[in-house]
Amino acid sequence: MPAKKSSPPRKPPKRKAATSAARPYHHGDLREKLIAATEALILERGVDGFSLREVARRAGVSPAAPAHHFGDTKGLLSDVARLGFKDFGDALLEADRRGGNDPAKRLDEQGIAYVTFALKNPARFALMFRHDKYDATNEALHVVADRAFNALEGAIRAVQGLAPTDEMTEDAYGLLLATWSIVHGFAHLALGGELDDAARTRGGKDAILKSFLPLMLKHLPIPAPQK
Amino acid sequence: MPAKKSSPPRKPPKRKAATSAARPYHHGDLREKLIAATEALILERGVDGFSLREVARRAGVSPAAPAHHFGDTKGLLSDVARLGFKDFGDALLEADRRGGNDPAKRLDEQGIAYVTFALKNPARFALMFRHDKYDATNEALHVVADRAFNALEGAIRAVQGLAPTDEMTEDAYGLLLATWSIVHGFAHLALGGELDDAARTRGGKDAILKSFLPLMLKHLPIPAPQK
DNA sequence: GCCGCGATCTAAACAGTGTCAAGTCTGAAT
DNA sequence: ATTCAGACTTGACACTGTTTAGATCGCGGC
Repeated sequence: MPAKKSSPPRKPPKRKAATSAARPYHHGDLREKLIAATEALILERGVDGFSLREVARRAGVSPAAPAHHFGDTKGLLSDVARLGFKDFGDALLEADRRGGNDPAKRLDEQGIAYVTFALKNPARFALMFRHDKYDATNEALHVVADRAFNALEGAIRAVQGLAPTDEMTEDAYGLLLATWSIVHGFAHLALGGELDDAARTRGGKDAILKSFLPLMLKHLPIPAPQK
Repeated sequence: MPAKKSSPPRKPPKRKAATSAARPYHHGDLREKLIAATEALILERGVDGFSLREVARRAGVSPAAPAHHFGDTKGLLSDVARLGFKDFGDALLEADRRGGNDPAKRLDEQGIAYVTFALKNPARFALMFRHDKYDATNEALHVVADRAFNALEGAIRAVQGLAPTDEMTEDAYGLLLATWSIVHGFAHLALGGELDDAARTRGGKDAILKSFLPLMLKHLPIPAPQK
């Protein structure tokens, strides 16, 4: 038998996971800690710079510890992506609410919110659209992802004067695709650094959000609501 | 250290056709073979499924052999990306030519070509916009990438009635961003499988290119050329 | 002729990765 | 008090990219 820590555990009561000198075997909030470490890591090094072992290291546990909570790497990243989609959906719905009764404004606000979220949460956003990095069949993830998507579709329906039960017309679907594509593409170009040169010569550091984005959204025509 | 002279007297035809049973030490076209193997591999397994060792294996050489031709992994992928940008630029310029003297048609054709290239060359396209995967300071790569970008800018200038030397107006730049964003975003959504569900219910397998794309491009207004 | 010599490739090693099997520890219910 | 299931560690395996040292080839200069 390996000599148990012969030094008497001088911990009086270990009620809380208050870490004594030696780290406790169970520390109770490993799951949350791993998620937080993952978000910090992908922010630092990008989605591809992620490493399960590094995350375990930062959480102060062995490389195999995360497996018990998340199965494997994809399991962990799936959960992080799920949280991302949750916040993303919140942001879109909040923007939609800001639009009030004006369908065009609802759409515009959502477009701004879409890109803003991407630029403020670059690592999360990048992960969310990297399907190879997480489990595509994750049910809980699909729910929140659909919720975010439906926020956009709702605004498009309003713009086109369609009830939630009406079938999407071809024109409405085209507008939905155009809107989604333009904000998604802009976010990707910005995150990819594709607009950095232009931003440097045309206005300051936050020219992308303050100048380019509205300049661009002007070119996406929102037809007047037709009943 | 691997500083490679760009003009090695290469000798494609190996003098001895029938090599002995053992593979020859020099086989003369390793560079091309590695590039071909890389393109095949990322097509099979995606950009992240790429492995330098696997490529070397397929080319029948040791894991360290590619280093001599490309330095490291990023060097190899840079060259593959460069070839991708070359073909991409060709496709855009060819589309531009098809547009003839009609500026709006030039832009439309380029939009179609942009997305078509992405869907027909998914692995290359994905790599091309994954800056972390290759050397960003590669000069030859920048040249062909700029060439592709300038094709788009040229059409925008024509649409707006600007000479090649005129400075871009804010409006023109907004339109450029909108056009780039919409085709880029659409390509990403399609490649990410984000449109697959919709394609399944709305038309057949190639609904994305045949139906969705034109449906969407209709919503990007091309103002009449202004003098 | 042949001889060096640079270019090309191999072999072996190193540090890093994700995952698995087995074992150890812990807290709480029985 | 003993059991017991969950939480975690340890050690191993098969990978990865890159580096080092060495082997081999073929061309240009004597």
